Amino acid sequence: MQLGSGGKSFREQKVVAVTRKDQVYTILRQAIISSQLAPGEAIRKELVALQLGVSRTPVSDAINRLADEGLVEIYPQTGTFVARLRLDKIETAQFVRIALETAAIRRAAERSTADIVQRLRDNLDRQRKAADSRDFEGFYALDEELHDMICDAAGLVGLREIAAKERSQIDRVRRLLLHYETRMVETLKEHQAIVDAIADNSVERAAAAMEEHISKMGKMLLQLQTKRPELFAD
Amino acid sequence: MQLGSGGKSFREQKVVAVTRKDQVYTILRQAIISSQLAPGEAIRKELVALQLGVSRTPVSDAINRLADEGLVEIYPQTGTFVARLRLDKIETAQFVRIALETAAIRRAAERSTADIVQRLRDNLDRQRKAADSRDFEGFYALDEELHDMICDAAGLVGLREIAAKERSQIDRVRRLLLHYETRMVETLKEHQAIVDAIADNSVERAAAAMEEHISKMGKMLLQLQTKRPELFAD
DNA sequence: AGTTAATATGTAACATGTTAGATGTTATTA
DNA sequence: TAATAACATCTAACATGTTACATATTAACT
Repeated sequence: MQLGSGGKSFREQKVVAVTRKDQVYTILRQAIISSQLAPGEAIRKELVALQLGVSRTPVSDAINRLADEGLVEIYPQTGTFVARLRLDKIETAQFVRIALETAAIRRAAERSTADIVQRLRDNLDRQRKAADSRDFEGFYALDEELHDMICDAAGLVGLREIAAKERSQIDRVRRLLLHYETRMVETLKEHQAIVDAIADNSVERAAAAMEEHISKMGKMLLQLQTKRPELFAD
Repeated sequence: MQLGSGGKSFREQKVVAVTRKDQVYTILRQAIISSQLAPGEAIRKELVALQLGVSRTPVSDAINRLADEGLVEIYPQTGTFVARLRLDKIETAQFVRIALETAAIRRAAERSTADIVQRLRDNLDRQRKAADSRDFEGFYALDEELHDMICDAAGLVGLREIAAKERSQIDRVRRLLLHYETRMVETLKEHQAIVDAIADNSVERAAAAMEEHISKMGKMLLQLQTKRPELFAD
């Protein structure tokens, strides 16, 4: 597998493992979220195994995890396919995301420190630069980072991972939408409002800004469905 | 595997599959949640495979899923263990559960129909009977069913499954706590308040009742830690 | 005796062979 | 021609063999 030497020089503290299946999982997930693997496309395990230079086992393991996450669909004895977008599933994911992230930001706003606010603002600066240079990928990564930072700021162990997992479905859509121009500028403004509210320790304002921000996508989504119907199921 | 003939008489509509790994997953999960497999206990895959009459593959697959769910911990090349309870993880799970289920009950209270309310009350009647006869297992199952019904009443596809998954950690604790005396009676009262609020379409009251209900466990948890410290990590 | 190095052991991770079932195609029959 | 049955093909599911690594145990040495 062409991903670094694999030779661990010394015993790492607690890095629980970078197994092959983890690496395959990361690669496939990335490929799906970025639409490099398109919704509906078949995934041939054996081919993937061959391309990555591993056996079928870690590929199967990775795909099982992606199936739990709802990013692929496995039809027994038939095939594995990148999951198509489903409005009803996305609606649920939106709901979960709003519930989780508004709750998280309330806690974050309560307990925000100067240090945390500073790092949030740093992130926004970088977002501005990315937006100016129309760097979609960079902007997207910073967007994720911001949401992760807010989850962390809530001070709950493992919350970031849970939130990130529930975001999977939505991330695919978000990524696609970013390419439709003005969304990046709007998103930046919304992020600005969110960070300002946290800086002011305004719990309710922060929650409202977050809900507003997440909800915006629902409307854009319908546009996407008319423009790219082939990405959707049914 | 001693779980039914396995002969599918005809082509089921969409029952996506009851594969061996699904069955093993269900069995192990059940065993963990019921503390039949105690926190910290080692799980020997080969033994499990032998006992269930399957190969190591479906057992590994099932255990991988349980690891994602946080119910077991896999130490590579070393062993697999039932996860010990961790206060910080449980705190996060509580937070997620409150965020998710209060949001769900708000929707449920908005859109509740006479039919749904009727079924909620039926469930409460059965809970009362179970409590009277000190049927812990039965009560526990009805408790789960009630929460599932409320999720369903929110009318969002797949929400129940997400909520159930996030409850995993807490379910283990809840199950242990039920055996400590008066909790069953209290729980029943709290459930009553929740259902009443839904029946009245009182969104805020329902959410408050649910939050109250879920929060109660936090306090009981500390008692459990003093009584059964061996169940906890660190 | 205490410390370090060699070794034994057990397990998950990984590789690969085999089976069963879903689906598409072709042949057969009315 | 249309319906149906036999068959070919492909894939996930399952089984099992192999490897690498973490850990415990023992041995060697100061």
